Amino acid sequence: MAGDTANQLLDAAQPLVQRRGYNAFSYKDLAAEVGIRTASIHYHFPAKADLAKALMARYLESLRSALADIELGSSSVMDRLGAFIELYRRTESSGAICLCGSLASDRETLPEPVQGVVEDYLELSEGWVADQIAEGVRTGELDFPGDPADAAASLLSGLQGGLILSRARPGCPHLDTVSRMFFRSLGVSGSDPARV
Amino acid sequence: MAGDTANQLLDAAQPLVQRRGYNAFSYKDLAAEVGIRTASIHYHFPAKADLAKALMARYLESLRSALADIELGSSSVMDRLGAFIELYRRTESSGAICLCGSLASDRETLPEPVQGVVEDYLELSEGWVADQIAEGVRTGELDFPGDPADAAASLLSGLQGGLILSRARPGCPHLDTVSRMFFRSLGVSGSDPARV
DNA sequence: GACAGCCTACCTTCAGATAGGTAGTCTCCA
DNA sequence: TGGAGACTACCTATCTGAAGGTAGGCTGTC
Repeated sequence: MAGDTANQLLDAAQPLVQRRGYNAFSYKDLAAEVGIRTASIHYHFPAKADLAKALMARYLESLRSALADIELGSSSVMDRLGAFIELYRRTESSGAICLCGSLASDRETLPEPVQGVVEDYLELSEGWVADQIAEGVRTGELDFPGDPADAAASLLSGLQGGLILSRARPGCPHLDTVSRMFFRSLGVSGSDPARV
Repeated sequence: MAGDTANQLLDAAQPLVQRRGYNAFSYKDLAAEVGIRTASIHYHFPAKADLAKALMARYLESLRSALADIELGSSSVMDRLGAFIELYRRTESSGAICLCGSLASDRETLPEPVQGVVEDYLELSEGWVADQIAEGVRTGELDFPGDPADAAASLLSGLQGGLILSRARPGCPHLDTVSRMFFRSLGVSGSDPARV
């Protein structure tokens, strides 16, 4: 059953990083949660940096498959963008922030390869959103005269920051607002499709 | 000269927190930078949490005075909003993220009083921006049919997230884009006043 | 019997923190 | 006006605990 314990460790580590940060969780925490000794973790992840890298790689893969699912399941650009934002909303309601945001905060203490995967994640996200917007404009579904990449970068910033603000000020969900303002800027005023 | 060393310690600590995070800097780092022993730091800040609290309190005060300066120095709402965004741009160009963003990431490892000051900071920021927008709408300087608080929350999210994304992807300054999209949503298309 | 997967035992380093001491400065009253 | 006592701002020495990590041994399965 190779990889099972490793995955359990990643499952345990991810929320810890997303809630406390990379430097504030320890092998001891993981060991307690998974039910093995700290030394045994080193069998699966020789160094903590290896774990961070695997964690981020898995996170990137899960984004890829989530985007593929969205593309299969949604017919309109609006639906797809709404579904994308919904991914962040799920993170928000769990009281966490994005793994990327967390790791970006601790950037200078992270090994370079991990930073690279963080960049890949953000690049993929922004690119995908920009592509969606461009398609929406092309088909006439959206009315946005500017550069789709701008709107995408702005949305990603808002989502990442919104997660942080929501956590810092419990009871003030920012993603709702970010989402509403985003759709408005795309010429889709009124209700937010992801909320329906 | 009471408070001098204490201020030096805060001066040394702030960039460390903004670049590495709260849990990734130590009294040893501070001691080396200021030129005293780690034990002496405890004279000024008995516990690390006390230092964090003082740091955040000072940060909040500097925001207050920055806002006061902006109100004195700018006559139009557009100028004031531009100057506000410029505060974040300075942080961006120094390669750091907002102290609030950093501390919000490490939220669960911080003592409660520190979290309170973070909330105060964000509340002040959002409230001030919302007030500016409301005034701009009232005087006709801005054309924004929605709730000023929404636009303010969205801007703050974008600025906080933009700082994180700019750091995670060096060479992709996100605040420019966030700023441009923000002003566009206020009915002020075209150039960004803060950039001129 | 080879190997995966876990264990115990141990190491080094560093974290924040405390105790107690000292040099210099300030204050105040005989 | 000068000295006693208090105070400030640092020091050295030391503690406890936890961090990540290593070495080598046990056990069950193919």
